[in-house]
Amino acid sequence: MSPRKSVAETQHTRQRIVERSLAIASVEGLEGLTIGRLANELGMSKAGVLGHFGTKVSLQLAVVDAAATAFTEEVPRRVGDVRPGLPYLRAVCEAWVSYLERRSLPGGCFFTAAAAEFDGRSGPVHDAVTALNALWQRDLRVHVRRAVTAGDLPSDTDPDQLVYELMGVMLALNHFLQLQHDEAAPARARRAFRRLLGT
Amino acid sequence: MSPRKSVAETQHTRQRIVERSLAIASVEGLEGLTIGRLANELGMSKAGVLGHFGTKVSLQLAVVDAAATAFTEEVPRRVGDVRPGLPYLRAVCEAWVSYLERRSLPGGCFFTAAAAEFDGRSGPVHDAVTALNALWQRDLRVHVRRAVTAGDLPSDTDPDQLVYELMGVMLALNHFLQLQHDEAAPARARRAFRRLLGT
DNA sequence: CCTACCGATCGGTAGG
DNA sequence: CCTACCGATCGGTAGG
Repeated sequence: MSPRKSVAETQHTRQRIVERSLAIASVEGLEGLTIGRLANELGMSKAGVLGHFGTKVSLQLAVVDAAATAFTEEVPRRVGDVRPGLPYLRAVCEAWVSYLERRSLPGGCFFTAAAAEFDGRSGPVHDAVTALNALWQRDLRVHVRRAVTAGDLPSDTDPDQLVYELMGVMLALNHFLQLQHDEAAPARARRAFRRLLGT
Repeated sequence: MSPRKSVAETQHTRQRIVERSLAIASVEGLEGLTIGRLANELGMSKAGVLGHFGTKVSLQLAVVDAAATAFTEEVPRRVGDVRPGLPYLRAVCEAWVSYLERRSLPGGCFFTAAAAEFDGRSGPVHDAVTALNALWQRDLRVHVRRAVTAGDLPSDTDPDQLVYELMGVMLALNHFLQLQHDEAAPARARRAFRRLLGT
């Protein structure tokens, strides 16, 4: 029998599970993630892993949550103190390119992969992924609007159209980097962003 | 014991299996496809299904092949007899938008989904998906070059850059349509293509 | 956090 | 194309 663990130790174990899950899921997908593999790689029993979450869906939701936190730390938070509107847009797009260049996760952008995996399914995981995707696009749209108001983007700019095109450049970067290992892709993404957001 | 089937009947059954597999895989992914589910939905035994392919990987490859054939029929073949270069590019981009608008597959573009699913894996399925993706981009690039040569696109056009941006618009259309059911997305895609390829 | 176990399902095979 | 079956693994539970 294992000795009783402190709350801190329990939370640390939980964090280890989630981190490993995130790395596995970025390659195999959230459905390809299995309790047995997780237990094996962490040197634990399946029951020990599952005890922290109850069900696989709860584990998946914890992984989505951790991915959102990591993404926030690695992209928007790295933008630094730049003004809202166009300066923010340019900085956050550059932060996105840099995030994928750094290869923080072996499978590239977790949310791009999760969006493709769950877009045809239903349930809490789909809903969580969709909600976070919406948040990200809302953030972009807010700053596009401010840029237009400030006169930094043409007054006839359609914010939804620009968000659509920015998203396209981002999705393409993940695609070219992950599927084709195209090392020229980051430069192409930067050039495309420059064309959309001015020099 | 079932009566002996003719070659034609055997091929018909095989085709039924592949078609159903394609519909399932476009939603659940090629890994989420299972022999048991397939057998159940087709009213066959698992052995009856698997007998046509031998292994699950062979079935997956047959599905990729069928998806490629269907894609060719539904996109490049619908372009009609338009001149190579810029006219072809405009027509094939419009055919792509129309293809996704028609919702031929419940999960959207099969290759976009398969690319995201297999970009971190290795093996014959990954290789097949990657090769078809490369073919598609090569086709686009060939016509971009011709358009430049013909003087229909600026002489300083970087073909790989334009292919990258065209791919971004395509990936974004699938993303907005599948994940967000955004019915305005096709119009945004058309507008983005127009901006990239002239009015 | 463990051992021991559950029914269901996985891909695949033998034999006809 | 079927029945019958294989070992492995799935998510999850009981009980401690």
